Amino acid sequence: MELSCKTEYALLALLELSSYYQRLEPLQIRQIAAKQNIPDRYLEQLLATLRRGGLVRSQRGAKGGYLLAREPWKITILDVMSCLEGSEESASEATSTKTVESAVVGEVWQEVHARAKEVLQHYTLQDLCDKRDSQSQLDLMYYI
Amino acid sequence: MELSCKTEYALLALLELSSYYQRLEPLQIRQIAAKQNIPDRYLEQLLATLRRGGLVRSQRGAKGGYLLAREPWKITILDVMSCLEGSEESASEATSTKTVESAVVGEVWQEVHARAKEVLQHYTLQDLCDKRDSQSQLDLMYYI
DNA sequence: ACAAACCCCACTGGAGAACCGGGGTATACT
DNA sequence: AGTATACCCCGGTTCTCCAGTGGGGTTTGT
Repeated sequence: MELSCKTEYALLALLELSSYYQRLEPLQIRQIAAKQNIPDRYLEQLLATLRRGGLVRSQRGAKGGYLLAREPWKITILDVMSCLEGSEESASEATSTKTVESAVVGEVWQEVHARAKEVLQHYTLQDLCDKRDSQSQLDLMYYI
Repeated sequence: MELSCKTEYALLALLELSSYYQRLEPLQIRQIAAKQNIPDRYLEQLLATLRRGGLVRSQRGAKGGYLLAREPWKITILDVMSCLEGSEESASEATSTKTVESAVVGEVWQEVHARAKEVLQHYTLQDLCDKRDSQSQLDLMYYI
């Protein structure tokens, strides 16, 4: 449950798409990459993964780009993570080969993961947008 | 906050030491490694780190070995982790170079870390020993 | 003296993360 | 029709970190 570049880039991109959501017109990789300082060829891969995961829709050809597949408040950070950190190997296998001790240790980490998931499931893209907006408001006030 | 081999091995070793704690005589790397199937030369490094972190004491020479530095209920899993995953780079630096968006994302992960730490701080070595014991009791009953 | 144990440091091999590049395909606009 | 735009797919490269290995030293009990 660490924050990789992958996940961060993807979230930043999705935030851009969230802001664009009401316009109903696609946003290009180039635009997003430029605005958030992300290597564009890499972002391309990530958006492709998000598309396969059903989080965004793509439109090919000229004037194409990406759109959010559903409303920003219906996509949680956990959705994003589990889409990217794919091919999850759920534990609970081969309990016989493990010692009792490592099983006990494993239980603790399962609890850790559960707690982490709670947090990640709680926040939606909309929440992040709101946070960002109120934060930039604050920055502006301090500037004055 | 992932469970690395490093952390798992260390915890297994500390569990062994916890069980030996009341005898007041040191336990050797060899013994621990054999019992928990850990490469002994690797475990050596880990125990050295734990010693520098003040979690175990060592006794050199023949009949030497390792002892827990304090009672098993006074060592939390978090103590172990923060000792091993050393040289932490605390964030909060260069907030000026980061965009507002990535700052917001960062906050979420700080919350995740905080929750994880709560869990890891809650369990002590004693707790794990107790869990292990009641688990082996259960296994025994199922066997019958 | 000698053997048992810890101590320290350096090295290697493999895996995964972060990118980069090339060539293909769909779409809009003229 | 032709061209430019932008996504699509797949493979390679570089770099870092984890897990594990090895060699040589020092302390201590018998």
